[in-house]
Amino acid sequence: MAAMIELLIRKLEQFGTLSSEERRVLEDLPINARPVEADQDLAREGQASSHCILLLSGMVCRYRLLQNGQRQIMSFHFPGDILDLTSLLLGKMDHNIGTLTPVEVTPIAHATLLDWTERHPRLGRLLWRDTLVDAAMFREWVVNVGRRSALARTAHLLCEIITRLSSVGLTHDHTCDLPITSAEIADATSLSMVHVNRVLQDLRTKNLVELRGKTLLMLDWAGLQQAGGFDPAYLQYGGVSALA
Amino acid sequence: MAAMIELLIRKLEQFGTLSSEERRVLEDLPINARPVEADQDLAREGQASSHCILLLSGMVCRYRLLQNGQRQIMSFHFPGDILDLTSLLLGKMDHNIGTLTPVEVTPIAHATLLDWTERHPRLGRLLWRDTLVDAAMFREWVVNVGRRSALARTAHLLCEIITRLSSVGLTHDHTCDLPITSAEIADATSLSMVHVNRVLQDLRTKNLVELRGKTLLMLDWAGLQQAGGFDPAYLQYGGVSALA
DNA sequence: CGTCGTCTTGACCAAAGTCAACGCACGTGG
DNA sequence: CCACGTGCGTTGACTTTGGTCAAGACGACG
Repeated sequence: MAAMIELLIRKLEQFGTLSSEERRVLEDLPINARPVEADQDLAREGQASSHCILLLSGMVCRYRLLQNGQRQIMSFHFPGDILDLTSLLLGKMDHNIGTLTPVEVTPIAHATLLDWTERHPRLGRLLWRDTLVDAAMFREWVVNVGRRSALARTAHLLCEIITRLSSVGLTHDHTCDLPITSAEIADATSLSMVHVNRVLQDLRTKNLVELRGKTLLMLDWAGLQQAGGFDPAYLQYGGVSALA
Repeated sequence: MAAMIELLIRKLEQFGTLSSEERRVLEDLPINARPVEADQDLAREGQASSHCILLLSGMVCRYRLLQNGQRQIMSFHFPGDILDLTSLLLGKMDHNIGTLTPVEVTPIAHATLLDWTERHPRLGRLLWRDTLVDAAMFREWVVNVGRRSALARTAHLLCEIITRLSSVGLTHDHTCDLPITSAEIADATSLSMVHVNRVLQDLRTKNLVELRGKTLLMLDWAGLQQAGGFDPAYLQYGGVSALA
């Protein structure tokens, strides 16, 4: 369990190191790991809530459903991410949070978080900063979905996922578990599933990446970045990359 | 000048009223109104900065330029908006901020803002909240650009603009100044200028809105909202609308 | 009165969507 | 152990939406 809080700490510390006091506050967070199956909603549009959700394991996405049944995924989330920090200060959820795989989560009471921000302003600022990085990702997605070709768009998405997974140690030499379907990639890239399929084949023939079954095989990182016009600056990792 | 700070105060107070102490802090903010012409950059991608920019008058947008010269506008901003609050906690800008009209701006030093958050945690939270609303707008734009038809997309954008302008008192009975070109609407909706033109004509023939020259004429608010699938909840105005 | 920027139009084109059928792999139950 | 069903990936034919190109109109402003 302590190892799971480490992920959050590591993420917050990408900005600046925590004092031992601040660190202790985080380490003292009570963890009530709760397992949830795949394809369940952890939060729904229109709901208000009294706690945030820390993702301990598994994969999750934010999405909205339109009137005509279309779905738009707005972000993916990995272990160590606090999923709905926006609920702390905004009234109702404007989107859903759904599990892509079986996950473990633990709630963090809003009261706890507000208390942190009050008593440890620097910690509060790191949380704020975390939401700003999220916002930067949304901006990048606007560009991605709005202005890039199907191929570039898909490549860019995969670059983002790989970079973020590698930052939490979830890649192993040019390979990572990526248990998502092409329908989900379609909903994230605003393409049709059929077209995603063709694009994926294209990326494969070009020897850039291969997504087979539930694992992603990176063949040519530089090439993939170029195909997607990917510049990781918006993720704010300060240039530190665990990738080759 | 004091009137201009009022806009910011009014915006922050949409969440909860400020104490007289907090109010005073804001009112004491020194204003150095600086005029800037249209089509200038107030901030550039890659830059770091030591202050944020408060928009006093005029219109501004955030945008990114892609390798192939395409532009994507990611948001519009109106008087009372703090333009680059993200620069307070994130290193380098990941996008540009450009003026659409002649504007007046005043800088607010990062030091001042950080001091506020330290000494008036509630005020800090309101600023944080403001950035969360921005993030909600970016999410909405992902949906808009990703999943809506050209017509719905344009209608939705106009709905957002109208709602936000009206919230700062910049609409006058079904009319508002909207000094933007169709090229700018194209860059915001990820359409081509030619197609925006056709869509605008369509909206006009359907008697929903008319954008002639630099003023926007609302003919059928309910119809426009429906055409755009617009639900203002994400703007967090708590249902308070100045619209008929 | 002319010029520049913006809007408008029409003809044509391309990217991606839709529909429908088929295959393949895995898991379940007889 | 095989038969079947279900969910996902794959393919091809055809359609649609919106993009591109190029020319011309319109309107504000010097």
